Amino acid sequence: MPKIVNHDDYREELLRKAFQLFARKGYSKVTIRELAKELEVSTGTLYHYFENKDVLFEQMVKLLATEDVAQLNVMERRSFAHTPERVIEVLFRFIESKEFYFQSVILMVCDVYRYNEEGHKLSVLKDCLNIYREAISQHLNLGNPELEKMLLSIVIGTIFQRMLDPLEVSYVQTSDVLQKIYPFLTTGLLFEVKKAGNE
Amino acid sequence: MPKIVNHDDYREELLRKAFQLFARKGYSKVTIRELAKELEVSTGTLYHYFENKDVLFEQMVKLLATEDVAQLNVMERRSFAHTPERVIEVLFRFIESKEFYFQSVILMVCDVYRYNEEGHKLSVLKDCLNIYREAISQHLNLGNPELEKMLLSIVIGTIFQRMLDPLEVSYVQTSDVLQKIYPFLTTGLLFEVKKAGNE
Amino acid sequence: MPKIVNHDDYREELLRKAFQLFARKGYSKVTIRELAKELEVSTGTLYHYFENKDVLFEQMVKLLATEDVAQLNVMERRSFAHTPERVIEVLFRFIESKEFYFQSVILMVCDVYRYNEEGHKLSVLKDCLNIYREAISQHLNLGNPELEKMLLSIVIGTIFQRMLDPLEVSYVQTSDVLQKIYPFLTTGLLFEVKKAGNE
Amino acid sequence: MPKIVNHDDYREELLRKAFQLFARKGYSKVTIRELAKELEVSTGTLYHYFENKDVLFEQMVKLLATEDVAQLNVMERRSFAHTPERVIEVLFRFIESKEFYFQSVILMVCDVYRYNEEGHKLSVLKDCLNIYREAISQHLNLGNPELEKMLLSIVIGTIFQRMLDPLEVSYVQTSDVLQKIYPFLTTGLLFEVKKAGNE
DNA sequence: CATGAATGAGGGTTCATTCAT
DNA sequence: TATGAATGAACCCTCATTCAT
Repeated sequence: MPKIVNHDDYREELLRKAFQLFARKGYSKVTIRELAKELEVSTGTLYHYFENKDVLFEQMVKLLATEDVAQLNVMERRSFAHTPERVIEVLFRFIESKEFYFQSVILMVCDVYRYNEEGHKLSVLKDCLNIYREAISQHLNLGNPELEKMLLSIVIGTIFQRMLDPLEVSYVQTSDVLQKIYPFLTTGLLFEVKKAGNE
Repeated sequence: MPKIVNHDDYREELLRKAFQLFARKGYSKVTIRELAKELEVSTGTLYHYFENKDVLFEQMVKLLATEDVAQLNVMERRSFAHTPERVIEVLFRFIESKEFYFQSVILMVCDVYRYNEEGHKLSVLKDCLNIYREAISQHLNLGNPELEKMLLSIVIGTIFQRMLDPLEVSYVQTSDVLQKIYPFLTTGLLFEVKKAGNE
Repeated sequence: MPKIVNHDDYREELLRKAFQLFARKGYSKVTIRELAKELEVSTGTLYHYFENKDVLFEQMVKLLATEDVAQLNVMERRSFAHTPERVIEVLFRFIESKEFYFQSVILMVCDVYRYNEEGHKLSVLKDCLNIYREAISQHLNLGNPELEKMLLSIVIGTIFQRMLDPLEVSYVQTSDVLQKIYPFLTTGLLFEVKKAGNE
Repeated sequence: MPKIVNHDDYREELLRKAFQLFARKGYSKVTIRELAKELEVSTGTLYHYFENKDVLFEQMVKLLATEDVAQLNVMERRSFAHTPERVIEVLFRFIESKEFYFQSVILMVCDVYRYNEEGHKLSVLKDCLNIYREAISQHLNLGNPELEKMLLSIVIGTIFQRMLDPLEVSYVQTSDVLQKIYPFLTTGLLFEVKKAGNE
C-alpha cells in the first residue's frame, strides 16, 4: 500500500532512502532484508521495483550524482562570495559542513568501481566526477582547467586523509594555505604552466 | 610437507601474493578459498599463518605501505634528484609507473575503512597514511607540514580522479604545475602561510 | 511456497521431528544440513525458525519435557491408578514403554550440559528437571520433597543403569521393591526423617 | 624426549592426564591440538601412541574405570564404618568429596555411549558399571542385589540431579533419608520383596 | 621417536533471490 | 501489487589427521 501512486516517483523515494544505509555501511555490508526494513517495505516489493541489488545500487548512485549539483548551486547562491579567496573559503566550509556525506560519496564511488565487473559501467562515475568538476569550475572561475582539477584533487585528498586521520588534517588550514597561494596561481605563473603543458 | 623457510618470511611472501587478488577484487569479494587457491596453499594453511581474513588483510596493507616507501627511496637515489623540482618529477613518475597499484591501494583503504566494524582498526590506516606522509616529508623538504599534507592530497586526488576518468587528468601535467608553483611555496609565501596559521 | 499453518505450530512440529535425530546421534553429531534433510526443509528455513543450533536444541528439550508430563497424566487417568502403589506401577510402566525415549532424554541433557559454554544456559535444564519433579510430586503424593527427589533419582538411575546393562536391571523389579517399601515411607518413618532433617 | 622410557607406562601417563581435559569439556569439545598442548607433546606424538581420537578416548575410559576400584577400596579401609548406616554415610560423603569427578564420569559415560557407533563397544561401560556395583555390594552387604542396584540408582540419580540443580538436592539429606529407611529394608520387607520378584 | 606445518572435508551460518499466497 | 517464508549455494572457519623433516 504505497502512499505514492506514481511508480517512478516511488522508486526514486526508495532510492533516496536507500542512500542512508549504503553510505553508512557500504554496498556489500547492506543486506536486502536490512534494506527492506529500513525502507519499510518487504523484500518482495524491493524486487518488484528493482531487478536486483546491483541495479538498485547503480540507480541510486546515478540519482544522487544528479541531485548533488542542485545542492552545490544552493551553496553558491547563499554565500555572497565574489573574490576567489572568499569562494575557496566558502567551498571548504561547505564541504566541512557535509563532511560525512562527502566521505560517503568517496566510499560509495569505490563501491561502484568494484561492484561493476571490469569497468563495465564506469560512465556513471565519470559523469559523477564531471558534475563536481563543473561545479568547481563555475564557482572558482580560475580560468585554467589544470588548476581546477588540482583543486578538486586537493578537496578529494583532504576528505580522504581526514577519513583516516581526522585530527591531523583540517579543512580550515587547507583553505587558508590555498587562499595565500591563490594570487600566484593566476598571474605569470599560470602563463608558464601553459607553456610547460605544450612542451 | 613443512617448508624450511622462516615462518615470518613465508608469511610476508603470502601477503605479497595476496595483494594481487585483493587489488583486483576488493576485500569482500575475495573468498578465503579463492585466496588459498591463488596462493597455492590450503585454507587450513592460511589460518595457520593468519588468525582470520581481517588480520591477513590488515597485515598486507601495512606491509605494502612500508615497501612502497622503500621503493620510492631507491628510485629517488637512482635518479639523482637533488633539486625539489626534480624530486617532484620523480615522485609523480614513480606513482605513474605504479598507477594500478596505487589505485588498488586507495580502493583497499576504503575496504579496510568499511570492513572493520565501527572504526575499530582505523589505527592501521592511520599508520599507513603516516608512512606515506613521512616519505613525502623527507623527500620534498618543504619544511611545512600543511603543505606536505596538501601535496599528499594532490597525489591522492589525482590518482582518484584518474581512476574515474583517466583521459582527463595526467600525472605529467599535475607534476608540471606543481614544479612551477614550487618556488613560491618555499619563499615569502611560506612565511605568509605560517603567519596565517597563527592568526 | 509459504505454509499457511501457524508459525509457532510449525516450529513445534519441526522440534518434535528434530528429536528423532538428536536422540539417535546426540547434539554435536547432528549437523544442520542433516537436520534440515530429516525435517524436509532447507537449512535457510531452519534458520528462519530458530536463531541457531543451540536455541533449536534448547527449545526442543523444553517442549519434550512438557509433553512428557502431559502424556503421563493421560496414562495415569486411563489406568485408574488411585492407590499409591498402583501409581508407582503405572509410572514405571510408562517409563518402560518409552525407555528408548527417556534414555535419549538423559543423553541429551548431558549434551545440553556440555554444549552451552560454562553453565550459561543451565536454567533450561533446571526447568526441565522441575517439570519432572512436579509430575512425580503430584502423582505420588508422598508429601515429602526429599522422598520425591529420591524417587526421581531412582527413576533416573534405573534408566541410566539399564542403558549400560539392560539385562541386569528391570523396571518391574524396581517397581515391585518400591511398592513394598512404600507403606513405610508414609507412616512413622516419615516423621523420623523430618526430625533427622532438623537435627 | 619422554622422561619415561617404557612405552606403555608413558601411554598410561598420557591417558591419565587426558582425563582432566575430557572430563571438563567432553569428548567432542576437546581438540587434538588442545589435548596435545595439555599433555605437553605434539599432535604427531599423540598419533604415535594412539591410532586416533576415538581410540585414545576409549583407552582412557577403560583405564580409569579400572583405577576407580582402587580408590573406592581406599575409602573403605580408611573409614571404620561397621554398621550399615555408617557405611551409607561414608559412601555419600565420599561421593560428595569427589562430586566433580563423578559428574564427569557420568558425562563421559554418555560420551562413550554416543561415540562408539551403534552400541558397538559397550562392554567397557558394562564393566565400568559392574565395578561400581561390586563396590557397593561389598561395602554395604545388603544381601539383596535388587536393593543394591536401587541404591546405585539413588547415587547416580542424585549426582545427576545435582548436576542440573545443585541447590535443590543434597547428599547429606539423601543419606539421612536412606539411613532412616534402612532398618525396614533388611527385615521382613526384604522377604516380601523376594517373593514378589518370583511371582 | 618427535615435531608441527599442511591438508581439505565439513562445520554453522548468511543472504540474494523466488514465488505461492 | 505486496508479502515474507522458503531456498540452497557459498561464506568463514575448525580440526582430525598426515608426513616431510
